[in-house]
Amino acid sequence: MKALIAMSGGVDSSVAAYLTMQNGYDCTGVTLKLYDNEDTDELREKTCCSLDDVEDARSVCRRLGIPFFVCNFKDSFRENVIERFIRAYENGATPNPCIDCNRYIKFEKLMRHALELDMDILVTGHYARIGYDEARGRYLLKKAVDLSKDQSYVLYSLTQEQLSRLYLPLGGLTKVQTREIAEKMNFINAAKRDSQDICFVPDGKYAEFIERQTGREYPCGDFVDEAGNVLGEHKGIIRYTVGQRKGLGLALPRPMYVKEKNLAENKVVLCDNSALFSRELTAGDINLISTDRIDGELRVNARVRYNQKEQPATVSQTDENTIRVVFDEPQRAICKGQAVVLYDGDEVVGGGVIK
RNA sequence: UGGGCUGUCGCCAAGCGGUAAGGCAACGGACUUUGACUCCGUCAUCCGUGGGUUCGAAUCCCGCCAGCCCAG
Repeated sequence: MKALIAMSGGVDSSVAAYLTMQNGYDCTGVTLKLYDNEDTDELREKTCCSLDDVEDARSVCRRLGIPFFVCNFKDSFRENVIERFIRAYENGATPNPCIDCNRYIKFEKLMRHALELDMDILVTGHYARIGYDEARGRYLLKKAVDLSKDQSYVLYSLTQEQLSRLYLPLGGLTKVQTREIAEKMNFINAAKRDSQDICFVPDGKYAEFIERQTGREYPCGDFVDEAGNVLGEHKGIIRYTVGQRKGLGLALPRPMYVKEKNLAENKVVLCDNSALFSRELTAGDINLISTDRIDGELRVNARVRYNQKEQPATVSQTDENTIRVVFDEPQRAICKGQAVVLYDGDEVVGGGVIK
């Protein structure tokens, strides 16, 4: 059996490659070239002797004695991740590019490519588990054993077809164990920092990135309170997201948060923290994993953002592509464009994009 | 021009003779494969200014400057 390992150059996917080999697969490593560093204006803050991510992945493959190649997915990444990201902000939403990257790049484009290369499975270093339920005849996506590293949230878009050809060797390990394996194997990246921030915006200044990419200006406008009183001037609506406190630049008697963005009037409405809570949401573009459709009402635990503690809720499917989620307790800053992911115990029921 | 009031960190603001609270903002860090939230840390040797009183003043006194209000 042949496996293609998606290797980022980090510890996780490196260990995933090793474990896949241990499982008897005939492995090949691949690193995706997703963007040019020049495009992203990446800061060269690397330490003197560390290598490029691609070289790290290559090094690990050499050590494992498996073939390695690089795949140029720049066009696809630009179209499906970067442009979506930009469009979302321009539309007043708050995107999650990692989810788009998983969905369109890793599990669609790369998966297809793997099959073209005659691979049997695709392997990634995500912390989540895949199971098969005989009774339902369905593949299931489950949380990782290491709950603190669980990444099932960003994988909710996986289809049955994709799940059937995906292997996640790290789902049963803790991050500590992963690093131990990397050290034992003497991988060059054993002590490499966990990745963070948006990969194509390494300095974290996403608004400047969008301006640079589009060449567009996002005009200043008013900060207003809920009654419509002007509180100050905002610096372009893409710079703000619902629930945000920092970066408003306003010296008010108490902390204020973004309640909503009014695109039509180019206004950003501010409020107190307590006014940020709401009880329900609708989500579109849904994907269901543990079932074909949700009949009636289903009790679930839901997350409205990555790394959020699950919240009890009741969900119902309102049409082919839409669900309605009503939480037991009001949730803070439910944000258009983020994903809501539903859980039944360890299982991912499904998820969608918040409208 | 008279009369009154005010002048403390970028903003707001405590302090009322004993050696500069706090909030907001900002900056840095932690957390994090998204954006946020959160948490931790930093942030006025100096209180409009020049004198005086006092062992000691942002706090009392005098002059000046600036701003606001009332009167004309």
